[in-house]
Formats: sequence, structure tokens, C-alpha cells
Amino acid sequence: MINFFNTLTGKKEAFVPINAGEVKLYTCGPTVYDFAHVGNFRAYIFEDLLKRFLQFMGYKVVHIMNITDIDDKTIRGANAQGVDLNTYTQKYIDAFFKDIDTLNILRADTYPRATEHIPEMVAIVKQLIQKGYAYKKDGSYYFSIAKFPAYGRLSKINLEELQPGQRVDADEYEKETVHDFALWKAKKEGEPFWETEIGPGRPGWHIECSAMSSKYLGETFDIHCGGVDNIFPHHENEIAQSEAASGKKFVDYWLHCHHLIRDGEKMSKSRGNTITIPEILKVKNNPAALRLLLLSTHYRKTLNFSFQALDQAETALERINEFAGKVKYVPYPEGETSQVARILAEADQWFRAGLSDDLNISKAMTALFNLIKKVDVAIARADFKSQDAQKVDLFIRSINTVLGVITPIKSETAVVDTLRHKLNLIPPRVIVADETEMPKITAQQKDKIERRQEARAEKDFAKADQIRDELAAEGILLEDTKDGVRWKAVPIPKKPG
RNA sequence: GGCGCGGUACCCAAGAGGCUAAGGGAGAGGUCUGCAAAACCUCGAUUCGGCGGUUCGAGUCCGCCCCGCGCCUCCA
Repeated sequence: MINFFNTLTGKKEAFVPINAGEVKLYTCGPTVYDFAHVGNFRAYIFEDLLKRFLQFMGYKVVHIMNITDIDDKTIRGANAQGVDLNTYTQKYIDAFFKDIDTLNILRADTYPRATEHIPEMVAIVKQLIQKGYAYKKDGSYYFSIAKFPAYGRLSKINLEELQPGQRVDADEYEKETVHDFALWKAKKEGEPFWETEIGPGRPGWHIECSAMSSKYLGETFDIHCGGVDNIFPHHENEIAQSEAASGKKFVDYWLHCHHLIRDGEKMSKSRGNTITIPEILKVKNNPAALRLLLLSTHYRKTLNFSFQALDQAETALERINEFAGKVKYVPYPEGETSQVARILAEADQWFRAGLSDDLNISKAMTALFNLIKKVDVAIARADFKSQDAQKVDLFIRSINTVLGVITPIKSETAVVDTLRHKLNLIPPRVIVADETEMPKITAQQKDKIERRQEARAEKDFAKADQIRDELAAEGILLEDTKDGVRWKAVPIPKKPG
């Protein structure tokens, strides 16, 4: 059974989708007025983990993520640059998708844009007018929260105790009550507008999510995600609009991701302490390590971003990759042992149990590391066979459909018979198990490995070390083991800055 | 002021009444080795922000206090 912490009830609850075997998921996407920062992607990675885990557990997931391409900031940005709205937002949309791919985040089924769903929004506003939840003032339409008694249920906010911020009063639009919010904003000088049945203007912020979620997922759907800062007012307002319009429950499970902080402070554009994915990768070019870092703190806990933490994630990931490669590429004797099935069953159980418990990623990672430890011990004792390796490899691939970070390191131990070479019995040679499975290595590089082995046999260590350095600069790492020289292909380290 | 989250080893981080307080990183010792690196093995908190209380038994429940953070206004 899968449990999720539901913001609506404030409790962990058993997850039961409306239609068995199918999950309808809506996640709040970016407002494309600037480049998204890591904090934004922490939320998208959490949602990706959620989605991948549901798929792993056999659910079909229909995932919608909106793109807010019209709001105060996009309009301001476009006007400042003297370009039209679409031209302005497109470069941020492109950057967003590029980062999504870099972080190996699965694409949503649809990324509806606000500007392409004006008629759907107008239809909801009309319904709200008709049912008496909306009123018009100076060409704008507002939602009257006094008409919706359940208002505040999600955020647990008691309106009477709310201390309105100063900027509420500074709102340029006329409202009956401060907390009423705009559904539709009347046409204004210097702003894009649409001619509609409810008059010329543009949508308020919240209405797009109500309109687009119901269009693609239905009036009631399973899960709605976002950052905690969306709980109020955005999601509260969505509930009010949608439930007032449809007369039905809007969403069963609300899951909210906590913030990513930097130096103890929330990372946000308004504070100016943001950092983007490309900026991070300029310092440490390892997207999978970044993904692991963002993934490995539980989503309801604040995550403090630092490059030290990124280094730790990278080291941990290398260990996993090393192990995955050892299982996938290294040949073992035919057969199987009895213990590996047991180790795997235990790891599988922990992995599922962990993620089933409100996405407890720590427990899931523990399952993986304990597996690694136990199998490594078995390998060290030569108590590990080829069929064991296949099963472990399969398991790793399976959990990697959820984690999305593992790339087995391809490497091979070259057995060079230096003694026989010295006696001129055979030429030195690098023995490779399966050429097609090997990482990229040139004949020249192989030749160098052989020449280094010759140098070592002749105790010309200066030459041997020089060759090792040359290969390292080319991304081929040499390691002398008791079985021979082992090489692996690694990314060539980049100089920061 | 209201609502909410968190404080567990040098760092990150599980655990939410009872077998020896997961796991990762760093560190120490070891195997291997020309050296190095890597890989692997072993070790590591008598103690969970503080003080009281409940209990046979408390990181875990209750009370008070201290500290950090978020939301209440556009924000993932």
C-alpha cells in the first residue's frame, strides 16, 4: 500500500486513485519570465520521483504540467524589451525543456500554455458568474470568497486572523474584500488582451490551473503537486474556483514540496540568491550527481544546496556506478548462488516499502547501498556467479527507472602476461571480454596501455607514470590490480570557471 | 500576531514508544601495490537542541523553553 502525506488533511493517507491502475497528476509548472533555478527543479524532481515511482508500481500516469506564459512579470519583461509576449517567453520555455532533459526528468504528457487556453478559462469564469461566485468591477471579475465557506481548508488559514500584507492594499484593482482574487483582469494600456464573451482582458493567475487541469484530467482528479509556497493563495484559490464552478471535489491528494535553501535562506528570484542548472554544471559538470542531490532529501524537508553536498552526491553516485558496471560488464563463472536471490528480495522489499511510505527516499537508497555492500562481499569471496550478476543487473535497471541516475561504468581489467612477453613467448595484449560493450578507447590508447605494461615490466616507472598521465588527460583511467591493469573511461575533468 | 516545518556523529540524513540508533560522505586502520589511484574489507553516536513529566521502558508521547527556516504578498 502506498501512503502520501496529504496537505488537505494534514495526515499520511493510503493512496487510492479514482480509477484503479490509473493516476491523474497535475503539477504546477514554471512561469516563464526568467530562467528557472535549482529550487524550481527541486520541485520538478520530486514530482518526477513521484511519477516514476507510481509507474514503477504499475500505475498508468497521466501527467499535465502547465506553463504560465502570461502574468504581470512576463508582461513587464516583454514590455521592457519591446518584444511581444511569445517572443519573450519562448527562450525561457526552451531553456526550461533543456534543463528538464539535462536532469533526466520525464516529460509530462502535455504542457498546456495559459495563452492557448483563454476560451476554457472564460468558460469557467462564466460558470462562476452564473452561480453567483464571481462579481464584476470596472471590467474585471473577482471571486468572492465569502460565498465559498470551505475557503482556507487547504492552507488552514483563518481569514479573520489574516494580517493582510501591505501590497494587498496596493493592488491596482478594485475588490470588495481584500482577499477576493482576480479571475479576469480588464484590458489595460500596454498589456496583451483577448476579446471574449466576458469582455476584453487577460486571465488572473489562478484560473489557468483550474481550466487546464479540468480540460485534461477532468473536474476531479487524483494528485496535484507544487511547492509549499503555492499552498496559499494559489492552490487555495484553485480549489475555490474549481469546486465552486463544478460543484465537485477538485483534487483528492495535495502533495507539496518544501524549499531548497542556500546559505540558510530560501532561494528565490526576489532575493537574488538563485543559481541555475547551467551555472551549477559550469562548476561541476555532472548532471546525474545534481539529480541525485536534489532527489535524495525527502521532499517535505528543506534541502540546503551547496557544492560540498554536490560533491558528496557525486562520490556516492560514482560508487553506485562502479558497482553497476562491475555487475554488468565483468564476467563471472557460470552458475548461481543461493544467497543473491535472498539479498535481492530484501533490497526490493526495502526499496518499495521506503518509497511507498510517502516517498521515503532515504530508505530506498539504503536498500541500494546495503545491496551493494552485500554483493561486494560475495564478489570478494568469489561467491558470485554469472546468473547472480544478471539478476542484480536487472534489479539495478529496474530501480533506476525510478531513480534515473545510474550509468554503469564500463571498464575492463586487461590481463597482460608480462612475464611471458619478456620471454618473447607472446606479444603483450589487452584482453577484452566483448569489444562491442566496451567504452570508447582507441587502438592507440590500447597500444599505450600495452607499452606502459612493458615499461613496468622493465621497471621503467618514469615512463609508465608518464603514459598513465597522458591517458588520464584523455579520460582513460588506469588502475593496477592484482589481476592486471584495469582501465575505465571517465569524463575528462573540466576546469571550473 | 496566526499557520506550518525542522534541530540525530565532523558534514548530509533515516528512525516516531521496546531486539546492538539505518544509509551516504569525510576520516582512521587494513588487503592489494614500484608508486599512485582505484576497488574492496573493518571501525565509528552509552546517545538524539535544553529542562521537566508520563511510562517497567522515550530521538520517539506530554509540557515549557532555546535556536534555525518557511507561508500569511508574486514565488517551486
